[in-house]
Amino acid sequence: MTKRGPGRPSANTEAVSPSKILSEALAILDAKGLEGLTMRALAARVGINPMTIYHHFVDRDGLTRALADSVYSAVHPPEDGDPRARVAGLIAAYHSEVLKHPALTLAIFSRPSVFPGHARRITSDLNKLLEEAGLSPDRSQLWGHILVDYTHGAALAVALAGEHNLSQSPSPNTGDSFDDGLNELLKAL
Amino acid sequence: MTKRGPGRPSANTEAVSPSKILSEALAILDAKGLEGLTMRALAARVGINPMTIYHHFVDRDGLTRALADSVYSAVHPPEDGDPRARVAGLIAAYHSEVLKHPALTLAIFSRPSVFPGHARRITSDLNKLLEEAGLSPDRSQLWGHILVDYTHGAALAVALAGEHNLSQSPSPNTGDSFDDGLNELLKAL
DNA sequence: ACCTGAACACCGTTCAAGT
DNA sequence: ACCTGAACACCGTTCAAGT
Repeated sequence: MTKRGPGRPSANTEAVSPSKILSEALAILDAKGLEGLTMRALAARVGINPMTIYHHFVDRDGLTRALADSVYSAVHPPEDGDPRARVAGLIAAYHSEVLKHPALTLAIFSRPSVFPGHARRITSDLNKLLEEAGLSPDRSQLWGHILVDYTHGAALAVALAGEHNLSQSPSPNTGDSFDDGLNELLKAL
Repeated sequence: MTKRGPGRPSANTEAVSPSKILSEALAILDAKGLEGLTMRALAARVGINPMTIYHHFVDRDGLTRALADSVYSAVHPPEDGDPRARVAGLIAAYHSEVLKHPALTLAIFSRPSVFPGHARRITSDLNKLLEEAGLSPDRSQLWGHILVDYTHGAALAVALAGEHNLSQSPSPNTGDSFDDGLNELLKAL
């Protein structure tokens, strides 16, 4: 833990890496929830001045957006398999990331400027797959909405249940239960 | 606009009514979104001292909880009709309230301590109706989750789209589109 | 270019005091 | 009982300065 002074880091001291900031931010989110992630707390954990963060991310929303990027950029449909299985795979991948970081889900859902990007991409991937599976464009859009909204609703329930682990919560649609519902929907499709 | 002084209101001056506070809070939420609703802004609008609010509601979450109560307590299944139609009616009633106050939806979804109460009641109403419609307890729970999560996901999309009216948003599942999806789900059920 | 410290304009909330 | 004013402990963020 070498103490940092003001000014540009000298040659041997390395600059603070944005990815370090992101991983620590995610750690805070996972451990303390949405409330725990403040610019000041994050800076303290990384061992830098709060204002240094602004050199790497425009503001708090920018940080959250970068967090969302790093987590959800991995969510893609499986390369092969029949279209229906690829739909299932895409949704499952999305839901699995969501389950790993419930507080991030909440952060994204709370901030309009953070949310749309990924949902849009995933929705459009989904629509393409549904058309490949033989649905009409209209029905692809309809079922795209159904599947994405179902996933988001389930994610929300998990995020809220996890945030202040209320054991009296109404058995949120988590884990296996989510998959059962997804299967049921794919059958109806 | 008679100015208020300190101390207990005299006989002719009426005490600040909690319902007045609630309706103004809802007005702020509808007009300025979640960010706009601060204790201080609310007090200014009602024309009272910020601290007066704490005499009527424990804290910000308590206020939000009361807001949720006042809006969602009206959501009940229709008295008669066949069970399937009553399911549709309950979901439609829920979704319609959500559409009226997107920012309230967001407020509830962001605060774990506010959310569960109503979702729990509505979910349990829904399960009862589904059993009446002839589903097994297991399948009632499964479809209860599907329907509630779908509704919440759609609500979220609307709330986020409305918050900063991004016209480039990916055509959220709103209005008629929601009903189409709901019908599709009820057919599959 | 990269980092810091002080300062600004806010928050929610506690507490003591007024009638 | 009901209301207020000042104060506390926070926020995110801007800005000027240091290397």
